[in-house]
Amino acid sequence: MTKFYITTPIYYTNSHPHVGSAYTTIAADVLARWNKLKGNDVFFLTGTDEHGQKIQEAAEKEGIPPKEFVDKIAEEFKSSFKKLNLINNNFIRTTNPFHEKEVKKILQELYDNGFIYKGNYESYYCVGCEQYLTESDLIDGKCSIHKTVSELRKEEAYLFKLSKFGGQLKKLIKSGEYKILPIEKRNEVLSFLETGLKDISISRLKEKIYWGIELPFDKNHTCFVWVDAFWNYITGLKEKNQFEKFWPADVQLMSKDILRVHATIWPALLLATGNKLPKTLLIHGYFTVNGHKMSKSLGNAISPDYIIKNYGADALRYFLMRNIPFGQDGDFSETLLVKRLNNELANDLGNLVSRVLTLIEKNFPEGLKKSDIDKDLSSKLNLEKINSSIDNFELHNTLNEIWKFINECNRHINQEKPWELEDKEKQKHLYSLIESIRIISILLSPFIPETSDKINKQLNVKPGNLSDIKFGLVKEYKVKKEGILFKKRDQKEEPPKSSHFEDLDLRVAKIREIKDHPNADKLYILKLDLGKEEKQIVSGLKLAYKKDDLKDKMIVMINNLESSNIRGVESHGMLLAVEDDNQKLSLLTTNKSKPGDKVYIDQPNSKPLKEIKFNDFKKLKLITKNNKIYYQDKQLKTNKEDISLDKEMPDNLIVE
RNA sequence: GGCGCCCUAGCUCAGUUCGGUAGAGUGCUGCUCUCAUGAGGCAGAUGUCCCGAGUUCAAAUCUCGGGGGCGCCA
Repeated sequence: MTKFYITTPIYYTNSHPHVGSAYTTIAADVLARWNKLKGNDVFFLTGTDEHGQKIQEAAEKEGIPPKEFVDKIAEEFKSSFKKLNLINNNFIRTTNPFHEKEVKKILQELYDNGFIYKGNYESYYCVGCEQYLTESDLIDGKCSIHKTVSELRKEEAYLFKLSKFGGQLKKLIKSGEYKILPIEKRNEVLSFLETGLKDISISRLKEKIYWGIELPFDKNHTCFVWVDAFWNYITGLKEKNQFEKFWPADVQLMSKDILRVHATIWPALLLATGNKLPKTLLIHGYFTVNGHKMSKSLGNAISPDYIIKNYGADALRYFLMRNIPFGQDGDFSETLLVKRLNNELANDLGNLVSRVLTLIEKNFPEGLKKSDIDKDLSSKLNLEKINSSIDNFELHNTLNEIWKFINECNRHINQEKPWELEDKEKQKHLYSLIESIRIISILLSPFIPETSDKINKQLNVKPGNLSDIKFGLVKEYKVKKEGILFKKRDQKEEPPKSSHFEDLDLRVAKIREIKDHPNADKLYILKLDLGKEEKQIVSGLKLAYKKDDLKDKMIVMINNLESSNIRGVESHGMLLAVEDDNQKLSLLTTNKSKPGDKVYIDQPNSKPLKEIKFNDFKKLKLITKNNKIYYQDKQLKTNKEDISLDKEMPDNLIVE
């Protein structure tokens, strides 16, 4: 019997479960269940990561001990996962005493073998925050909260000799012994390895971070994430006495933000301790909600419990697996979920089961005996494609292929019209159809297990596995229709889209050419140079600027504004300016930037809308302050400089 | 700046491994069945397969160049 060990990352318990963690875990569950169907011996591990500064602080804020805090959140994850019908064999928590003991053992071993040595931890430190900053806290070397230049500080720490393992890892990845999928992620890791690995700190002073595992060889230090968190993949097995049987992991599933450390530090730790490496790292994309990145500040994090309560676990599982091509970034939207639920689960699948069961109950109340199989129908099931797509982790294509067969069944009924046929023919077609449904139920069981159970129950058959996918297996059907599989929902209106700064595509542009508007006194027609393209816009600058003042000026424009026709002339965008009470006008300008450069606040907007409406832009309210421009206290800039006004203007004017 | 991935219907995506009449779902329009959940089925329309060049009898697919998007690194 082949073994199959699959893991998800362990989720950090400083915040509640959301659809993103559910997505990873559901995908792992589908793969685990599929392997079970194949007859493989499966171990599926998930869990929570519960140590560290952020949790220590979050607990302090609530005025409760960290353990109490993480107990609460870990319970939330467990209960949420239970509602998703996950078949995980263990749920590992890093505050579990067994885990802590194992981590200490491995730390000691690494230390004894010279892989851990005493050195210094060096990083940027913000005096305002009174703490070290991570890369994501830094913007241009400044603390994102205090806007102060942070200083490089050192403190005593223990380091792991990560630098020793770069070459070996490169070889293992190149040879395919250590797979990273999809391919572009593998390339990323390889090119990163090319730049060389540095030793990393694996401890912090206990006086600063007490919420962690104490180093066995130095009580003044606690273990910093790496060894503690990664080792869960091993302690999760060992705790159940399954290490010998299941290690190494066959698939480790994760989102792309934690790929790098998983492809460097983690395997290096394994090599240093003489363990085998996992076979495959499988990377999936980020998750957005209605096109926006999920974040606490936007308040758009979706709780899986909410979706399950309203639509059921299977609808969520189906939607996530069907709607998001694996590996790519995906979007979650309740509207799309309802669409798929109504069209595909209810109409295609639910209705198929319903109509076939009714036909059988009406025509064969005593039971439907085995008959010949209609080859026209059975030949439409493309098992090869279903298998290959799931083996390549293309779960959305797997469902697509299964649905093709579901639709073939529906078509078959229309074509053959069993209700009009003679008994023998009737029996043949209905038997072929019910066998098809039985097989569909097996194929779908990894994806929508509750529904699969319901179907089996109505068909009065036991849950099958892949070897039961043969037409003509059941000798007699005594079916019992019990209600419907999926209830349809009203199409909800998409919640009104609030405007987000990320929707904007702001660019630096150079004014190339200025002409008078033929039909307006106050308007110019401007030709703008955007580096790689040229655009024409209409702008009301005529009373404030002379043509010579504008020529070659570097200004800021909205590149994705919906095009409009202003007094008979097309305008593809709008330049940004402010006006005071006396109708004095000032343009937003730049000096060092180049035409086409992005203008932004925190980070360049990675996914602006294709087109933003003027009214939506107006809601954003960019305001002036000290002759610079701010959006919600964040300064507007390019990668070279801050955006400024070309004339002295008062504060708090709105840009338009 | 270096490297990598991507670009196919209004939208979401298959198809590219190994060249052979451009596909599915959704949306839209029309027709139709009555076993079924206001379900199902059929038909229709929308394409510069990002652009250009090359190889070839033949290119969405292979090669080269360019454009755009994104990611990682610096």
